[in-house]
This record gives sequence, structure tokens and C-alpha cells, in this order.
Amino acid sequence: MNGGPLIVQSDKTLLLEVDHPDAQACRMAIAPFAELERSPEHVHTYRLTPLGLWNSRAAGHDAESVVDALIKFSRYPVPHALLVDVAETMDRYGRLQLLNDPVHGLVLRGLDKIVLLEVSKSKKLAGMLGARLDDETIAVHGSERGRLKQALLKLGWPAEDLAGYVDGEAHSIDLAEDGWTLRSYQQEAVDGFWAGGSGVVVLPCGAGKTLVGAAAMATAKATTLILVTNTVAGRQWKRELIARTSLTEEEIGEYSGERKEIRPVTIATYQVLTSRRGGTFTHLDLFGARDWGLVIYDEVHLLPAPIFRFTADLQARRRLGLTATLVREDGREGDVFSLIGPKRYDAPWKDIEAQGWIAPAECVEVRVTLTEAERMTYAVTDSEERYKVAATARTKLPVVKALIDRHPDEQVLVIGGFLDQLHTLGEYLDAPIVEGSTTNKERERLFDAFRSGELRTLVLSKVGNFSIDLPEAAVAIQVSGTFGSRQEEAQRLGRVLRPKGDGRQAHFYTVVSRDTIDTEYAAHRQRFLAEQGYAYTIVDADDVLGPPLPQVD
DNA sequence: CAGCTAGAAA
DNA sequence: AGAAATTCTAGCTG
Repeated sequence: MNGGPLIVQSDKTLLLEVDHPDAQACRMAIAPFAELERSPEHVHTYRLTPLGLWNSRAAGHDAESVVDALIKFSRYPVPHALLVDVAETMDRYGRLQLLNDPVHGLVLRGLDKIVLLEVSKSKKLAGMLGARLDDETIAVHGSERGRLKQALLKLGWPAEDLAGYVDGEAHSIDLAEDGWTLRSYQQEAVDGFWAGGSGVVVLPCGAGKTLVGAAAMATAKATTLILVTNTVAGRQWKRELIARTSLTEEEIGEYSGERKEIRPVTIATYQVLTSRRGGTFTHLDLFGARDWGLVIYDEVHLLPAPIFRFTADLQARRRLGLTATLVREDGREGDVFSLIGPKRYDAPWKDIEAQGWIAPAECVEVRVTLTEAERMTYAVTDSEERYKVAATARTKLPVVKALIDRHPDEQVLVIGGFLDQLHTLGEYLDAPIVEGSTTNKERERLFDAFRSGELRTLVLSKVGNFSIDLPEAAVAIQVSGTFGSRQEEAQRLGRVLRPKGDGRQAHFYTVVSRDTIDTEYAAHRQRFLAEQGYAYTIVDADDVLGPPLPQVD
């Protein structure tokens, strides 16, 4: 219509022309409700999904604002049927509400009687609903609050949960007042969460998600259960809470493989909760050990399946999910939506970078050419092993070294997915390795040495995908990854995004073998970051290695 | 009680 | 669609 950057197609894909002058504004406008699917050089593909639309609906956007954005940036007339579909899909959220009735307890109310009638006939809801109280109200078994929301989402009628929460056991928690305040986006995130009751806050790694958690605790002023991915991450939470809140060492317990403390604020690992013996979960008591007023899920994109089940029974407690990437590789975003809650806040990474709260980062994909012999091996390897062969090619070694040498004054993390490759690298670079078998004690020692500057280079296995706080790292070099995991890429970039004291830039290199599936996987991993506005420059390994040394024979 | 190892789970 | 890696428990040792 007006030469805009966006082509809206009736199959619900949106094509964004990247080089168009309005592309950036358009990206900002559609990001709240559309999911990026592909991001090659010139045209990015987004998709409209029901979940994306419902998340933006829950965040207070109405169908009109979505329709306006599509029409405003569209190059051609937007298919009418698609606009109708957007409006209808968004309108499905909240037509059913879960409420707390003073007489009947938990009830499902239909703002639309027909919808209520329709879902009440569904076999999927059998056993969850009780007596029909009137035209627009049906009693709900209190214990089924979570499972009912899951089922309704699957039926396409996600309920708005207004049934409220128990306060839990009160516990005095305040933010410490010595010379710092929450950043504006952190405050907005906490306000959004609290107003919504429960849900997910999406912020980049390094943007201070722990402080959002601390502020939520200071708002709830109640006993809190914090679930984290591993023990070291848990200790970082503890350290941060002691520094930034009125909580003392004695008030915070660690519930991990090593210790089983239950205190007013308890930090537990997902693994310990999901561990079982003889088919029964052994540590479930933790959920009932106290009258928790708030449950915080760190790295909610990694939440293991059993935790979803327990969470279904925790619907009367306030739940805060924290993550940098809401995308899950297992497609269970719907369960996060119905059981933890809708997305309550997110901010584009580039916005927070523009405010100076995370370091600007340059992303470079370095392509190496395999040697004749490596190409031969690759060619004769069957498909299952191929990725490993391509990703762990020895040709990458000197390239990694050259990249490190390009930043002589920076601390460097080398991150990969295959242990033997990492051991080779560790020897080659004379750098220590942190992997799964590294004891927590040793990890903390190495991380401390790195933080203090004593150690310049550290090699990390998949443990580096999880929250590790290493503020000094300014350069990360990725040598291999898992499949094409988008969240992994984001976590790894996140390792270098903590703002540097003097505003230095961060560098993220990904070293990839040319003409192999290594290249494809790398492209897949980069998708999420492309959505956040990070563009990769592709360079040849020879440009990194510099001119070849003269041959001496 | 710290440190190590094997074995299970997802 | 599959393989690798991680993290837990439990049992042993000095």
C-alpha cells in the first residue's frame, strides 16, 4: 500500500525486508506478538501464533493495536481474513475466567455462556469441573486449577486466572538501601509481574534478573522458594540476596545435592526435586515444607517436565518465572503459559543495551575450511556422527588461538559441546576446563580466579549454558553447540554481556566448519539473537589468522 | 566429613 | 530424530 517493509501473508507468516528504512521500527512493533522463524540476510520471516497473540493480549495489548501495526508497516493490502483471525484469536483469551467465589470457592465463569457450555462438554475436562451453579458459572475442584488451565489452553480457550493467591507465611524482606536503586526496566518488570499475579519476566542475561526476583520477594514479603538449574547458580542467588536485601545468611537455605537446608528463603535445584528412587519422587516434601508465599523459577525455559506437574498443584501460590529466552526447544511454551503464567514483561535486548545496562556486542561467525583429510573423514562418516566430526575439526584450534591473540587485554571464555574437543583446546591453549565432572568447589575456585583476573582464559562445557556470573569476560568463542539450540546461543552470548567498567564492547565469535552441517546448525542457533537485533558478520578464518607465514623448506 | 566412583534419569 | 553431557544418589575410603 505504502511501500512498507512488511509483507503480510494469509498463511500467517510475515516477511520483513531487513534493509528497508522502516525495518527497525517495524521489528519493534511486531516483536511483542510475532515469533521470528528465519533470519537470512535480506528477508526475515515471522509467524503469528495463538500463543504469541495471547501473550500480548495478557500484557494488555488489544487486537486493534496488533492490527494497526500490521497495516501500518504492510507493503500490500493485508488479507482481511487474517485480520479477522487475529482479532478472534486474541478475543479467545479471557472469555473464560477462573474466580474465587466467596461461597463456592474456585469457579469457572464464562463471559460467553456458549463458550462455557462448549468447554464443559469436553472430555478433556472430565473430573475437573463440579456442579453448574448458573448459566455462566461452574464450580471447579480446587486441586484442578492448574490442569484445567492447561486443558483450556489446548482447547483454544485460555482462561484468565483471577482466583487470587494465598499470602503464605509472612517474612520481612526489604531491598538494601545503600546507594543503589532498581533500574527502571527492573521496576517495570516487578510491577508487571505483581499486577498480573503470576507469570514470566523475560530479560537478557546480564540485565539483573536476580534483582527482579529480589524485588518481587521484597514486594511479597513472604517465605520464598527459588528453583535454580544448579548448585553454583543457587549460591550466586544467595550471595546476591545477602548483598541486595535485608536477608541474612541464616535466613537463606540451600537445598541441593550437597545440603538439605529449609529456611524462610530456600534455594533448591531442579535436579534434586526431580530425583526419584523406585519411581517415586523423594524430595517433594519441600513444596509443602513451608507455607511458601512466592515461588521463583530461574531459567524457566529449562524447567524439567516433572516440575510442570508439581507446579500444577501450586496454583494458589504466586509464581515468577525468569528467563532470557522464552523459546523452549521442546515446544512446551504452552505449559509455561498456563502453569507459570503469561509473559508479564520483556524488553528487547537492544533497548537495554542502548540504555547502557548490557554491553554492546559484536557477533562474528568465523568460517574455517577443513583440510583435505578432514573433508574426507566427514564425507565417509554417517549422518549421526557428522556433526561431531565437523564441529570438532582440529583446524579450528589455531583459529581459536588467533582470536584470543586478537584481544590480548581481554578475558576470554571458550565454550563448546564436546568434552574431548574441549580437553584438546585446554591443552593447546594452556587453559583450565570447567565441565560437568568439575566439583562445585573447583568451579568456584576457577570462577574466582577468573573474576580476579588471575586467569585469562577459561574453557567451558555445557555448564556454561547456565547462569554463571563472570562479569569480566568480554570475549566468548564458541567452537561447537548442541543441535541448533537457540536458547543455548543466547545463554552463551549472555556470558559476555555484563556491562564493562569502561563501556568496552563485547565480542562473540562462533567458529564454524564451512560446507558442513556445522554451518546449518550455527544458522539455526542464531535465530533468536537475530530477533533481538544481533546481526552476525561472517568472516573467513584466513582473515583472522593473518597472512600465511612464509614457508621454509 | 570430604572426596571419589558407579549408575540412573531425562 | 539422536547422542552427548550433566547432575543427582548412594556407597565406599581414609
